[in-house]
Amino acid sequence: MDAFFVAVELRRRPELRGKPVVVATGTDPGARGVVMAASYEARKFGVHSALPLATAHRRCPEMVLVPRDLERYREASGEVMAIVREEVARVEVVGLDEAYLDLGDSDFPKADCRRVKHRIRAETGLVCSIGLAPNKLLAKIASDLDKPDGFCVLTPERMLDAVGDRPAALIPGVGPKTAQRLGAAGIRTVRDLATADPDVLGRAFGPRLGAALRARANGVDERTVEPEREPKSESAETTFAHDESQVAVVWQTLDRLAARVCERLAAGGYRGRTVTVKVRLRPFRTFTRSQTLEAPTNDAALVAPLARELLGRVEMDAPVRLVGVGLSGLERDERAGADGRLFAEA
DNA sequence: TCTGGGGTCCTAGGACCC
DNA sequence: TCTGGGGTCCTAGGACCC
Repeated sequence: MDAFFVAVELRRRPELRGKPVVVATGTDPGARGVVMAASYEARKFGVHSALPLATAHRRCPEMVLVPRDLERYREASGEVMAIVREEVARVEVVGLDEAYLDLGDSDFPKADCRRVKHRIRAETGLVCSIGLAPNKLLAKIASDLDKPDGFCVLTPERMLDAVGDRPAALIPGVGPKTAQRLGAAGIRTVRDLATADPDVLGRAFGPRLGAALRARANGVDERTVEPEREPKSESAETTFAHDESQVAVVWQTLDRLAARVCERLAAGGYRGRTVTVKVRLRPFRTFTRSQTLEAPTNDAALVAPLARELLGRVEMDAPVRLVGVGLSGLERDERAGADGRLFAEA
């Protein structure tokens, strides 16, 4: 989906169309936070998602700040995905605004894509970009080549013609750190990486990652579309408006987060065996402490005290910027219904 | 510039077991 | 008395993605 959160906001506030609209945590441009979505008008000012709010404000003082409304975005995502699933049998949803569609059995994949695109726009008023390719990697790259409202077909043979001169960071999985390490080895473009000496890559990144990076730059990807993935972890975290020095406040927050995570797990019918506490101290030092239980749980009365204990294992030598609680090692809760409530006894 | 919140996957060392 | 090789689990951290 194109500028999804912003697009959902514009749908009910059309008077904001054409303006540099930014969705963020709150409405205060001086507060802590990052841009969650930016309209294409805002992007002209160099404002994009994940940008610190203060920086966004400096680059575009006239931006219209809209507080996020996750429930609304979840709902809109549901509308879109319902249409997609009506048109395509095998769909892997990746976040609220993205999905892989398996058209391997289709006789007319291009027509299928156009129909999905048209129906989404006609029935939700939202716009998407589609990449059509023989694998997920190329489809993902293609979907980004022609935004917004794009439709791009890509094959491995055409890959270097299309993106060979672009930075290697264009490839999904090559983030800032990897791009920098590649640059240190003289590898800057997708073509550089695609044609790099495997030995050089092997020495810089190890044989496994080195080979994987080179394969990606050549458009090679064996992953399949997985419609029904089981969740692996569930977590909740929060950043304080101001660094917190009061242990009591941190503990109280931890309790609330533990309760939230357990509630969500129960609602989905899951329990988790490993409890992890995350804490970020000033200025930006992040630690985690975890412990694995004998039996899986989604009981906040159990998780919260353990979370406090785990927090105590971190040397708290500075005010707290963020705390979080997570459960992993998830198992289906056989005792519970889909709504998470225990079945009533007969 | 001063960095959200929710995830996935990978690595690496140590414990432990056979 | 000194010590193999393989496997799994646990913990901590890091890179990356939406």
